[in-house]
Amino acid sequence: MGLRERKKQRTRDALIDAALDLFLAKGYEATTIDQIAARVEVSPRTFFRYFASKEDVALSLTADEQKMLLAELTARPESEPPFTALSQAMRSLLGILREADEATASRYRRCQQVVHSTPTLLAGMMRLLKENERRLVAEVARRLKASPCDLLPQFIVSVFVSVILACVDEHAQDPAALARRLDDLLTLAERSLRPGWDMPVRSGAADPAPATG
Amino acid sequence: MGLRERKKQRTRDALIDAALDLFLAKGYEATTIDQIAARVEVSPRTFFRYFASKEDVALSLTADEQKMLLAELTARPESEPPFTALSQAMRSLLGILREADEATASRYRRCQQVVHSTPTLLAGMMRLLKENERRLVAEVARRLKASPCDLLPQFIVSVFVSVILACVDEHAQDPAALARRLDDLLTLAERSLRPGWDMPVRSGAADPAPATG
DNA sequence: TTGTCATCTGTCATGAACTGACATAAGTTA
DNA sequence: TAACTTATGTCAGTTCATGACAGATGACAA
Repeated sequence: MGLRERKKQRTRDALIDAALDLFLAKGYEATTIDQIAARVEVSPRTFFRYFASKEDVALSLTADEQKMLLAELTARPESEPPFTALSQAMRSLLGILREADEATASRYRRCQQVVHSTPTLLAGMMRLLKENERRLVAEVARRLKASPCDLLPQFIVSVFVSVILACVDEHAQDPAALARRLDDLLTLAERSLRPGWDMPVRSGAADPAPATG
Repeated sequence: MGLRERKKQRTRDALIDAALDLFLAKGYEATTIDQIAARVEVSPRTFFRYFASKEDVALSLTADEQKMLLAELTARPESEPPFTALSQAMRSLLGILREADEATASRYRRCQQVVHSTPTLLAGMMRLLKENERRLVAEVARRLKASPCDLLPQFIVSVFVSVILACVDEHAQDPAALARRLDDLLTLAERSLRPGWDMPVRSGAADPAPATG
């Protein structure tokens, strides 16, 4: 990797760090692009060559996390039921983040903190989640040998995403509390759902579910 | 109601209509506040006295819908299980929208169309949904005589929201298709969940759920 | 009807978030 | 070193959003 590439990566990281520091210190809205750029000693115009917007720099790590979640899902064994695979992928992701070096971990932690305390960024995060949802649905549909338009893959991923969103909720600043809350919610979900709910119904067999009773 | 109030209401409606028309014709991003204001023949400054932002005017009807959903939920009988109450509240809301006069119905339809075709607005809509979620959780917790911090009320509303979000997904431009998709998803949800999942576990009794087996 | 008051509206000025165009600086490669 | 590619800085311009102030307009009492 050449000097040019390394410099770019360093500038990018420096911009993220400067942005997160300022967002934490004075709030997201009160921080200007000029201030972020000044701290890294680049022109404001250069900032926009690295990030499309102020929101983009705040959510770049969140976007990374989403990519990693998708990667973890595709790495799960095919035999696993879809919802189990999603749950385990999420647990793997949390594990990876826990094992990262301190500089990286701190970056993720500050990002989490900033996003949770800024409505605009919360909305942006949900947009990212929704965008990734489409890819998760496609992967789940592939595993179920179903179409991505079917209701079942969509429903499975929706339930999963809703659990993730419930984790996000105000609590869980530190990773440990977040992991605990995630486990509690996933346990509750497994207790609440019928066994085999995330596998397709065999159309030939009689439906064992007694409907609403 | 005085002349002043009526004029204000008319200006507000005119701004919404003009905005939706322009958003549909040229896209949300390509439309400027100046153009919206010009069409209603008010100054751009006046626009901001009615709406806090460009996003605000696009999502004002969505915000109204959320308020109505909460109202419908509180109107449901106390005896209903929470998830049933939420489902019925949503069905009532769709019914109300179907019965509205043509001008109003068209407004909601165009709003839906614009929001679905604009990522920024989709994110904003999800922010509104999330804000309302807190109120829904509070109401469900009240019905369950539980704390709003308990996992169960949060989980019930999360599942409900996930169904709503799955409805939103790309399809369902016209209200009929939307209602059908909602019914399909609610049916799927009821089939997937154990009977009584949305009622608190009696702590004294033995747990009838055989866990993951 | 008239005068007073509250409120709505337009005009102006300002700042921050972007974006395109172009010249300059820096790195890469022959 | 020379030529080429790419990153950066400067500058000008657009749009969104907000504060300040003055003028217009509906509300209301006498």
